[in-house]
Amino acid sequence: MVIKTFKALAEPNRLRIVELLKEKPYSVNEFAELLDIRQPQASKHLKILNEAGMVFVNTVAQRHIYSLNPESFCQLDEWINSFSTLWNNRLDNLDTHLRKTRKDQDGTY
Amino acid sequence: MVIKTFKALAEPNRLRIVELLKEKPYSVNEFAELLDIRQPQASKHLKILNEAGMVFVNTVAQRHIYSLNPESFCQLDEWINSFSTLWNNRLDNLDTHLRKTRKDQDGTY
DNA sequence: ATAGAATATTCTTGTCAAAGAATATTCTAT
DNA sequence: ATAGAATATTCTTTGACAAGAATATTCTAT
Repeated sequence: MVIKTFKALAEPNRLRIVELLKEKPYSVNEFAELLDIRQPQASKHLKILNEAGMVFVNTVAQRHIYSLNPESFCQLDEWINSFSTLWNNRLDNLDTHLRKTRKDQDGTY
Repeated sequence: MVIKTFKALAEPNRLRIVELLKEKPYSVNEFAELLDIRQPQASKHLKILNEAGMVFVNTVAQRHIYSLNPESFCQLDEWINSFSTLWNNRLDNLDTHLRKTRKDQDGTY
C-alpha cells in the first residue's frame, strides 16, 4: 500500500518534516517552529505521517520525539526499484523501442 | 521539485496508470478501459502525469501513446537514496536505538 | 469536404483534506 | 493536589481536486 506513503509525502509541510528528520529527531513544538505553523497542525501532520508508517514516536517526559521509520523508506525504495529497468537494464531496449515507433510518427520526434 | 511527483502518484488511478506503463505503453482509450473510467478522466490524469514529467506522449495517427519517462524515476530514486543511511550504514545504530526505545512504544512493533 | 475516431477542454458539482480556533488530554514538576 | 508545559482532539470553515456532463479540437480516412 505504497499509495498511503505518496499521499503522506504529497503535502509540503509533511515533505519538509521528513527531510528535516533526515538530520535528527524533533519534537512537535520544534516542528511547529521550524515550519512556522501552529502546534495543532504539526500534531496532525505528524499523526498522518505516523499512520502512514513513515515516522515513530519516542516519548520523553511530555515531549513526543519523532523519528523516521526506515521500514517505509525500504518499501518505497523497493517500489521504485521495480521500475529500475527503465533507466538501467533496458536502456537499449527503450532506445530500440523509440527507434521502432519513430517511423510511425509525424516527424515531431 | 519531487513533491509534484508525489502529488501525481497520490491518486489511485494515476498510480495504477504508472504501474500499467511498467509493462508497455498504452493509449488514452486503453487506459479508460483498463481503469474503468471515462475517457475525459483518463485524459486529465495523463495530463497531470505528463505535467509532472512522469510520462511522455507518442502520437501515432489520432492515438496518443503514453510511455513512462525514466528521468522522473531517476530523480525519485535519488531522493530516496538520500535516505539510504536509514537502512544501510546505520542499521546497527538503528537496532540499538529501537531496542532502547521499544519500551515506549504501543506494542505494534 | 465530410464523417467518424481519438483525445482534449470547459464548466459544474461533490468530496476530501488542510487550516483556524478552541478545548481536551497527558505528563511533570512542586 | 495543583499549575504549567507539551501534545492531541474536536468542530468549523475554506480551498483544492476528482468526477460528471457536455462540447471542442485534431486527425484520418474516403
